[in-house]
Amino acid sequence: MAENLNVGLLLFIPYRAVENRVFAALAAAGHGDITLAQGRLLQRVDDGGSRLSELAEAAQVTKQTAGYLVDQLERAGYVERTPDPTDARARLVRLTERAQALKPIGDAAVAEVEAEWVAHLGRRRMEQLHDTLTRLREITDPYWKP
Amino acid sequence: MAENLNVGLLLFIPYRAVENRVFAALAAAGHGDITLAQGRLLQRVDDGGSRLSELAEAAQVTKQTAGYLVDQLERAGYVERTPDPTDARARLVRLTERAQALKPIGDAAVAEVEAEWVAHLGRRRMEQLHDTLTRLREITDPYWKP
DNA sequence: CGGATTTAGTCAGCCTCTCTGTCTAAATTA
DNA sequence: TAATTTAGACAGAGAGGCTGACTAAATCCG
Repeated sequence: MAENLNVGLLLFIPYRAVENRVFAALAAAGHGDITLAQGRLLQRVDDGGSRLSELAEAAQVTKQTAGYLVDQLERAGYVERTPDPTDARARLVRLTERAQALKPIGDAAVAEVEAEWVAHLGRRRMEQLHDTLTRLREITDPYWKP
Repeated sequence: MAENLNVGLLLFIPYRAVENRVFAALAAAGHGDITLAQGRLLQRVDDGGSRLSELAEAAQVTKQTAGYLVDQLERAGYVERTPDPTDARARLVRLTERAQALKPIGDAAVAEVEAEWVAHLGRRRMEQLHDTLTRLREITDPYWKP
């Protein structure tokens, strides 16, 4: 099945490339302790705090898995759990400053990759890609809310 | 980190959507025994047969992991290992008929998803997306050979 | 040619991720 | 207020992935 890969694989390949670069950058900046699964969850934490169930849904894992990952992130000092003032059953997962510090590093790595892609594709095509993927999110992101 | 997701995540979301649909279709057709990791490897098996190391590189896993997955696929009757006539150390992993039967099912599921995407994006944008991703592969696929 | 190095693959052990199932406490519904 | 739903935690199991160490065949080089 060498040529004419299906869209799924075509999407996966560059995704994986971005991910690898981001993790390499984080590791180089002394954050080699973050794992892939943790990173995926971390990306989805809202600035105002997120509930565990929300994170689980967004990352498409079970609540148990999300809980397991948040435990690790909490122990590593990337998030903290605070009581949810509107619901005593729930707790809000919030990013710590340590996690906030990650964002510029990750963003820089993504920007670097994007620059390479622009060089290969041209700016116009790159913008189209970004735009198309954003639109696609409307029908493929289970967490989507407009 | 609600809006303006990075390209990595933007690629990941639709990729995941395709994958879910394909696996649902395979399961519905009585191939619920294939796992995600097995599927990723299976996709990369060349019609002429592939070496374990090639598969490992293509799927970006270690040879050990690839071996583990091929063992399972072999036991489930999806691939077979035949000696490589050109190198007595190596063995060629080949798809069995059972695996060949998977392709049309997967393809149909992908086609269905693509149709939905075309309905949402328009044909022109969809073609651009496919084309752009294919070009991107040249600089993001470690397995790329022109 | 023959020894040294590289390459293909396997075996063993370990850790992470993810799941299912079960349980509690709080909130919501009837 | 009683019944149901929802948020999350706890326990156990299995798959996927890794590193390290090993064998055998192929290739390189003096």
